[in-house]
Amino acid sequence: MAYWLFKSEPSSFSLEDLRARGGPEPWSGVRNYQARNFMRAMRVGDLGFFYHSSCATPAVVGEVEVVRAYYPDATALDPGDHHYDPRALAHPELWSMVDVAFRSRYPTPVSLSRLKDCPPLSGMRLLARGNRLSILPVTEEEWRIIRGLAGIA
DNA sequence: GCCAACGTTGGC
DNA sequence: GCCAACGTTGGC
Repeated sequence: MAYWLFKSEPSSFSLEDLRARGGPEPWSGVRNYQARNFMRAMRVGDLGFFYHSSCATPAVVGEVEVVRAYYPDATALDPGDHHYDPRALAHPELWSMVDVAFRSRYPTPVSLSRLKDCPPLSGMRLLARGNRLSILPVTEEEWRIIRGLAGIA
């Protein structure tokens, strides 16, 4: 069992949006090799934080669960899709996605500033200088600490 | 809107 | 293989 962080701008896709879908959703559109490789390392049953970025209060807002291992990202083959990548026509396996399901929404989200103020989290990849990856690994200790900050037992 | 940081591209 | 230019991300 491993832990991850899924980053999304709530103005385009929020945790509420995921919950409203009522079922698992593909995490599509990732076009970064490092983030893609993290998705390829995910196993069914892995858990993830849902993080809202580029918004008034960037924060970990809840949790999701990986319910399907990686498979080709079909949006790369759709010329009408914002994340269309013609290179995928010759290499359909180029980009991957996993399916995630809503798990919980924290009554009190854990804001980025709170994460920064927590010394034991100083090594978090999310807090690393210039971090831009939309998918990040989270250690078990980080998982436990952040859930504690969220007030989850 | 600003700007620093980063990944990718493409000329050479 | 180098590196400048470019587009994107994301906090502020």
